[in-house]
Amino acid sequence: MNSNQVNRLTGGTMKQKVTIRDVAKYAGVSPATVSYVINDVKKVSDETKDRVSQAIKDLNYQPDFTAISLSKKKSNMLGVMIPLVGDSLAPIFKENHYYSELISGIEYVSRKNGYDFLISGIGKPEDCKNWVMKRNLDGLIFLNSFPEHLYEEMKTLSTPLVLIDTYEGYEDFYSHIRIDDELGGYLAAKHLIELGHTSIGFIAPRMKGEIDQKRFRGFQRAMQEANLSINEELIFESKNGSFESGYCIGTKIAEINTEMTAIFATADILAMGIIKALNENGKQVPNDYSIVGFDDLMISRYASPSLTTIRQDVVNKGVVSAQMLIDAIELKETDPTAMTLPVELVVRESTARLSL
Amino acid sequence: MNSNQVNRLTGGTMKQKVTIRDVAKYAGVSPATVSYVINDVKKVSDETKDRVSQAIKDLNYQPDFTAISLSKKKSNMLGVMIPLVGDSLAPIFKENHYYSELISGIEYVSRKNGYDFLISGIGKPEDCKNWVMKRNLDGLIFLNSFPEHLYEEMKTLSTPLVLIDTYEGYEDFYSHIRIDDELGGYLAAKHLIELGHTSIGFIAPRMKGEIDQKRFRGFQRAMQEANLSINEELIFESKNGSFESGYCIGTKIAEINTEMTAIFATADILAMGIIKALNENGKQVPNDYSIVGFDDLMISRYASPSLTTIRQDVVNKGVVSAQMLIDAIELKETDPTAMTLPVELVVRESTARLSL
DNA sequence: ATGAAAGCGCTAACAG
DNA sequence: CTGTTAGCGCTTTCAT
Repeated sequence: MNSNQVNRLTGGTMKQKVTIRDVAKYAGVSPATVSYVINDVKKVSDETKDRVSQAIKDLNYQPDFTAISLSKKKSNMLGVMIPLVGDSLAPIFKENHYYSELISGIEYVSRKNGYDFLISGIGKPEDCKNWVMKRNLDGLIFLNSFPEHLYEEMKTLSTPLVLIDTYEGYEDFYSHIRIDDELGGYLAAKHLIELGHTSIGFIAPRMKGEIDQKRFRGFQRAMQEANLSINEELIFESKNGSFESGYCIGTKIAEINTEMTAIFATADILAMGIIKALNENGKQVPNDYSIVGFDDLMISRYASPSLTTIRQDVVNKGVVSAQMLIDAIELKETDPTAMTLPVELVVRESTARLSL
Repeated sequence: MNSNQVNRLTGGTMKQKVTIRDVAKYAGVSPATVSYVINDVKKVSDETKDRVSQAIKDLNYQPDFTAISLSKKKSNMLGVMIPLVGDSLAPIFKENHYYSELISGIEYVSRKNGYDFLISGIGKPEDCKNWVMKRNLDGLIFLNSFPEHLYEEMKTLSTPLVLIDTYEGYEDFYSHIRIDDELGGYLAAKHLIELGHTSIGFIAPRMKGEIDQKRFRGFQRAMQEANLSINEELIFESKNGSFESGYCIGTKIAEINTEMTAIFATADILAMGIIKALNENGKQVPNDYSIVGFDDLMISRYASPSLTTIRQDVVNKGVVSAQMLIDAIELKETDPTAMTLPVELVVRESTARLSL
């Protein structure tokens, strides 16, 4: 027997890889014909097609993606780029669920469409480009914002790109997916206002960044609609979007003792940190302060008090991005498309009517 | 010019891929020689080696992994298998940080060693095998437990495997990584006992599973050492490891009103659910009940009260697993190795000395 | 409708 | 030491 040989390591039989040639031989046709059948090239008679299909089944033939990739210049692989913090993905992955949920959405769509995807933290922009070339990646998803240089660099590649959460002005070149940040800010403020609050704080990690800017604009709009003025002193910029920096802000808030009764923090973890600090300083949520977060992480549901927040569907974001990318690859949709995903207010325990 | 051509889509120039032949021509040698230099085959004179290296730099030559893969039968890609829930990874990814932290560890080691990795949720075991063959994967990491059939199926492949968190009896065939579950159970119970508790509950989602069994055994050991007897009525099996099922158990506990003053739950989210239910029933943690969890998720740090728990270093688990796999691939270490990672007690706010 | 043959980019005997 | 050459498994003209 030629197609089987003893494998000394396992002691069992190790099947030699079934190639297109084996199938061809088995079906009594040429490799080309088998290839035609597999790729639905419609110049094969039904009769031979059936015979080949049967052979494929009988032999459990699995086309080798590597060979296909080499020959077609298409790997059926997507790349997912995530910014490194230091030299690792760990800090950013540990901080919240965001990435794993996104990935699960990407995984789902990829699998359904016969694609695989690679994940890589990227340091230098050239690395990214080289990576795409080395692996023959068919498309790329960028999570988060990267140094501008990278976007420039990628222009020389003809690989489709989908950007997630980027407000860097490359809308005209690449497809992108965002959420309705302005609406989120608006809904948060409106909810607080409806509960009777008039003195509302706004906490964000990057007031200059476009994302927080949009959320702030929504916040403003709601305040204006209610004829409420915004007190500049109630706007805080946290060091970053972490629990710790929320904790800092919370401590500060507990100390300054303004008439503020409500807070909108543009990230759930931030809100959690604030609550923690408030609690430790003898302030109650929602009795002393009503707090709204942003994102709706799982943790927000589990916390005590559970967090009122602006929810975005992160898994869906992954789904949409992957689908958009695959469409671009397969339909050769060269026009970048934009998509804004909805947000919604989720009311839980961290907000309450202002008690007079 | 042959090596440059106008790209109509971008309007820019699109560099033709630089191949080994281009480098060879540029350096005035044969492709084979270039290959030798790249692969450190030590039969090239230093002089030509330098010339080739220079050519590689000048041309920014990036070896095509696809071609290498086809020719060497080695893809430099690892596969990470995660069980599907329903038809998606989402439920399992949303539930906790575990997977993303693990992945960040895997990513780190992979990148450092020039590997990429693919993630896939797997349904049928054959799919897994086919996937490995189609993509020429060099090695596989299995997260969590899969149907037994799969482990059998994989034996016919000669691909190295690393199992994480599996207690299914395939230790002799595959490398695996675990944590010291018994010690974890012991430390949890001991801590509670030292705080003066004698009536301690044990909550686990899968009392029959080996993991919870080990944790229970550690729990028993600590109790015995303290000459405490275990009350069968204080052992609860939760429906699963979710917040919700913890909530159910917590509600039950609040109702039955035993003399129990402390609880060890074998998962943090479970513990969080219990606490939530207890709170809603007017019970205080840690005043009425001291609670210890297991895992030390980020959420446990942020919760109020923050959770005393048994910590395992999940990122490190990913690091170790990937390193183990790559070692197996490169050193052709055929012997399966086992590794047990340490756990440690992290004392926070959910436990307190028993107040008489 | 089918097949022969020339690659895709790299590796690895084998020759020299 | 260096080069020639024959693949790896599949696709894809171009004949037939």
